[in-house]
Amino acid sequence: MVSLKDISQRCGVSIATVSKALNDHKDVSPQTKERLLKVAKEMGYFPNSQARALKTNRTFNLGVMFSDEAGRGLTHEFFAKVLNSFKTEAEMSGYDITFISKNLGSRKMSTYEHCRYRNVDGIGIICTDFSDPDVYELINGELPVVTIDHVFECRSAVVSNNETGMEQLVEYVSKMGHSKLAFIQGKRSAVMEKRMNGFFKGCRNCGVEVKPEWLLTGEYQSPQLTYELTKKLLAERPLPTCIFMPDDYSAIGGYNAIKDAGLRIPDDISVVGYDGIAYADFLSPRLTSYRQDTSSIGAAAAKKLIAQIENPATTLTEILTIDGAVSEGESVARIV
Amino acid sequence: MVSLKDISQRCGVSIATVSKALNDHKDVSPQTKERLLKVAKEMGYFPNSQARALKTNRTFNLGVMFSDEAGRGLTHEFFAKVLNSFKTEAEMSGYDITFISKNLGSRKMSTYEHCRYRNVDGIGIICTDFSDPDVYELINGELPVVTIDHVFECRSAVVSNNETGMEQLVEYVSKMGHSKLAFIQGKRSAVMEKRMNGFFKGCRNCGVEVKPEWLLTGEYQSPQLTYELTKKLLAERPLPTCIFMPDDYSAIGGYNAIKDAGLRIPDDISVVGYDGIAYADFLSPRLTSYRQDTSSIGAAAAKKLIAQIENPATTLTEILTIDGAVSEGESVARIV
DNA sequence: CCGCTAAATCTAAACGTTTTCGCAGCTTTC
DNA sequence: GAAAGCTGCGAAAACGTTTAGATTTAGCGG
Repeated sequence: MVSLKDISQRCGVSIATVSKALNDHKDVSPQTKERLLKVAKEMGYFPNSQARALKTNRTFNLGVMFSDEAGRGLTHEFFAKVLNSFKTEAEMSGYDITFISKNLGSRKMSTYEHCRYRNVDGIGIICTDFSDPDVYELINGELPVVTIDHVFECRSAVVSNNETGMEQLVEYVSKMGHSKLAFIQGKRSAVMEKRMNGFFKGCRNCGVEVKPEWLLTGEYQSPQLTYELTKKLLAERPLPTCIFMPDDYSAIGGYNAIKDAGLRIPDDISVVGYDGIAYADFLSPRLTSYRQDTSSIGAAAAKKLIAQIENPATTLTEILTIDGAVSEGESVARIV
Repeated sequence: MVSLKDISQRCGVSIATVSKALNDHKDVSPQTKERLLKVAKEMGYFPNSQARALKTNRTFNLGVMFSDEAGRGLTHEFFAKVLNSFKTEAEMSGYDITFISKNLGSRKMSTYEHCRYRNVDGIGIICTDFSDPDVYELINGELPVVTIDHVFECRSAVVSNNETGMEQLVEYVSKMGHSKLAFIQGKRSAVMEKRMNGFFKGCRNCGVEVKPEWLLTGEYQSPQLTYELTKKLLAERPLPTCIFMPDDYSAIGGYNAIKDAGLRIPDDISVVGYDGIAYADFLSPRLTSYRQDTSSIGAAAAKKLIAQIENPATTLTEILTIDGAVSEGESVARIV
């Protein structure tokens, strides 16, 4: 490991001068600066991030809290995509990403303690149960925080337009001629409430009456449960003409239930999902869905987090809403 | 931030003694040790990982090289799962995971340089183009390395049993009565060659003749291309009785091609995939596939990497093969 | 040639640890 | 009762940086 000392000895200057040259300070002459830069490159110098962090209290490392309760976690496509764009954006700004979890080795520590231990400059809370006490500890701590798809008043957040998105989806379906809409919702959460509001709003806008018996509560990311609930819906009469699934992944369960009942999509019944996962396009028929702009969500979160870190003037409680768009497949029939 | 100094002052002992007490050294009396531990806990002390790393040259951080060429990357289910178990295992041993990429900010650095900069203790090469020069730099560097699903002679690797796995899958299909097998392969790579060998071996074992015109070369993770190739296969006569898809995700394209051709799975033609992704179980009919043991793969890789770091006696060139198993769905007909 | 300013460079402290070594004071041994 | 060994603790150096402040050097007007 070549250090500043090595360069300074080679060039006959002090360590301080080398440091300043490499950090582009003003009080070092252009000639020496150039010379030192050249030698540093020749010798393959890279700063030691730990030493630097020790001095400056900045690690250029962002933590990501990404819990894995449902067994999915990283394999959850929405969050994988968000994480991906979060990472890409962070790296462009010179930040690395480190996973922060509870329990590192035998050491029992909270997520917040873990952050302090690693000295991350900020943390993105990406996929998690927002009622986790660890989340509250972070929210109330002194570390810059950005949450995704959940809003705490005292902190910045980036959220998908769950309400207007669902509203738009309803409007689309309504425009296709549907007025008998069933909605299998996800589990109670901030996201779920937004989408439900959007659903009601959309229905009101379009003059569609909401039938309580067509409002079911299911679970996100559960094709199994969605299969069951869809079956239940199909057993009663009259039938809705379109079913809103909790999300695209769950919609697979819905598809299967409908096919098992001997019905055809969209001829006999229409289906929409929510998310915009890759599989949606390869289902047969292609699933109509609301495509969340995952890459903007992740990027915006990273950008906001970094702004909070680097610019003290940045507001710490901004809510950024990222719009998606209806993604038209072939699972919604046009009713005349 | 409470430091050793704070504790030492509070307790009237030297910093050295505190450090030794917390690290459970022998030359500090049980009484003082206990007292210091208690006070440290009270004050909410956590060691500063940077300072420690600076002294010890150990960060307890593992790098992960996880490139994102195909646009998928983290959303690639196989790799997401492997990464997940890699992370879990590493955390159990007290290691954190940091993504290592090229180009951090404006700084142009290779993956190897990035590792040196962050001083990771080792790196797992998980999802990547193994012909990348950056991979070679790592392989030839001094850092502990474990590769996944690719073998370099001079380094340890954890690989899925691509050869015997495919062999077993062929044997299963053959046992179901099939002898007319088509195989849409993935893109040329170490994995692809293993699977091809396994396919041939399985066919030989079962006395199945391989027809060259039923051997197509496609791409992994591409439902589109697989759709096209499947169509091509279906256009010729005679038809194979079973098609081996490059992987489960691509199999979706195959499913659609078959349905579009008006054929039924498995009545008219059987299909198998490879990977064992979650969706396979929700396709209709459920896809028969070879389920790779992703959680063991990731865990084994982390374990091996950590062993290399912590135990100098560990062999640096071990190849660990992780077996999977045939996952029986409903996409293969029994032929009598 | 003196003094002054500005530019360039250096010295040294500090960040929070770990670890070697030395030094007491005590116990054991012959 | 002296030598030797052990136990518990502290002083200090070191890891590789950054940075405030000191020091040197050069330039320049008078």
